[in-house]
Amino acid sequence: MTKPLAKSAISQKRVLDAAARIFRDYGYAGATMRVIAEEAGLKAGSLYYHYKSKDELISAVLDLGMNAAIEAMQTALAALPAEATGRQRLEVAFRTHVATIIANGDYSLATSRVYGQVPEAIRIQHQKLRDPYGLMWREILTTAQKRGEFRADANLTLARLLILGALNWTAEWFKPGSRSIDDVASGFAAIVMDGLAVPGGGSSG
Amino acid sequence: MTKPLAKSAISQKRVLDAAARIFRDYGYAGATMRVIAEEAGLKAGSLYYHYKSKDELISAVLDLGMNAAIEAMQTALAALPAEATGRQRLEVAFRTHVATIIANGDYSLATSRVYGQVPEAIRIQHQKLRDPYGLMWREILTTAQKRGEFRADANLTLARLLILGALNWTAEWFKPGSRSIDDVASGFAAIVMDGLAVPGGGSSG
DNA sequence: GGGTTTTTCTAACTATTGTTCGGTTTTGCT
DNA sequence: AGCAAAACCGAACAATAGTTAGAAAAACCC
Repeated sequence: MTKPLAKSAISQKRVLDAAARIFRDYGYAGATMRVIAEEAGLKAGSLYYHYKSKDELISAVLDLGMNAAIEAMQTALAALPAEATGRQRLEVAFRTHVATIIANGDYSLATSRVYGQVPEAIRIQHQKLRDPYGLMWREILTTAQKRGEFRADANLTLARLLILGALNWTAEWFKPGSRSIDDVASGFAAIVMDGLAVPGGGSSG
Repeated sequence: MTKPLAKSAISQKRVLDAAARIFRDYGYAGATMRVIAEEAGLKAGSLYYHYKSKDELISAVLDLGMNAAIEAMQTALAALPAEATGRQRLEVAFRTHVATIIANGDYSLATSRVYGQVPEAIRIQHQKLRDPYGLMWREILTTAQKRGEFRADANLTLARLLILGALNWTAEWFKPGSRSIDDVASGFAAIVMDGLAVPGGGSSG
């Protein structure tokens, strides 16, 4: 009764990693316990020693991906100096989000692809984790606007939806090796901050 | 042997619409023929009178959604005057894309959610439809840059990926009634063209 | 080594899956 | 009306789904 977790935790992570890959490739219903087990090097029945149902398994995958993203973002933002500009904070947020998505690619893709198909009870539960993440972004944007770094008339809600959509989509196309994470993050930041148009070119709206 | 299609086409569309909704909500494997049939007001066996397999059904859903998007975009761009600016063309493209996604919401969401989980043969086939759509966007951006309307150093590949990611994501959050399609499109266009930052504020990159 | 706990396997159970097919109803036409 | 085609149903098929339970193996501790 001391701590029999250390050994089990390894297997549990191996199962979770396998599940993330299979859920990502086959969706919630298409990912069968037998295929997940094979990917993890076990037989189907053995999965139930670690997770007591398929639903509990997908919940664990969803939560781990989201928690990793939240944690990375909080750490990165906390490491910034207090006098960091809104642009700097936004750039760090971009970089952190993309880096997290790439590092946990299996979980990120599994989450974004499977989220809409999971049983409602699981989705509602998981949504509680997602909300604070959205709030972090909202805070970054509104603070920068209050400081006068962003246009006063900029629609920050739309901006946030644009940013999160674009960033989450990176998981679908980013291939390590061709472009670096920093290139993507700073490229995105440049567009969102300064736009594509040449300054002072045409009229707006 | 004249034209027995007219009547059948109605039922076929009814089946297709139902399939789009069910695929969107349950994913490729999770959408069962029986549930799709019920949504369409039939029994499972009757589906096979209209589509000879589940794979053919999902293929039809994917293709219809994509074709509608391509067609709408071509029509909208062709309707523009030849002297339209790059900004105007981009704004029209934004508006058209969002409008199409909202109008065909079931198909759009089904497509974007299910695309990654569909059998490989179907995905490869469908990809042929997707490529020309990406080319249309590429052309809009490069033309505007050649004309000197966009920054010469702007990374248009990243811009295109950002735009498509953000636009496709709208299908997930857009709720008719609260915000208008035009508001979203022009809001997105404003950010992508001019950025969030106040002009001449800080230094870039 | 023996004894215990942790981990995995095997074999099964029921429910449900995509699909088929012969029969039945509906429709369109004259 | 009557006939033929079109559209649908009902019941079944083999395959596979999630899950369970008990036996077997592996790992651990003394």
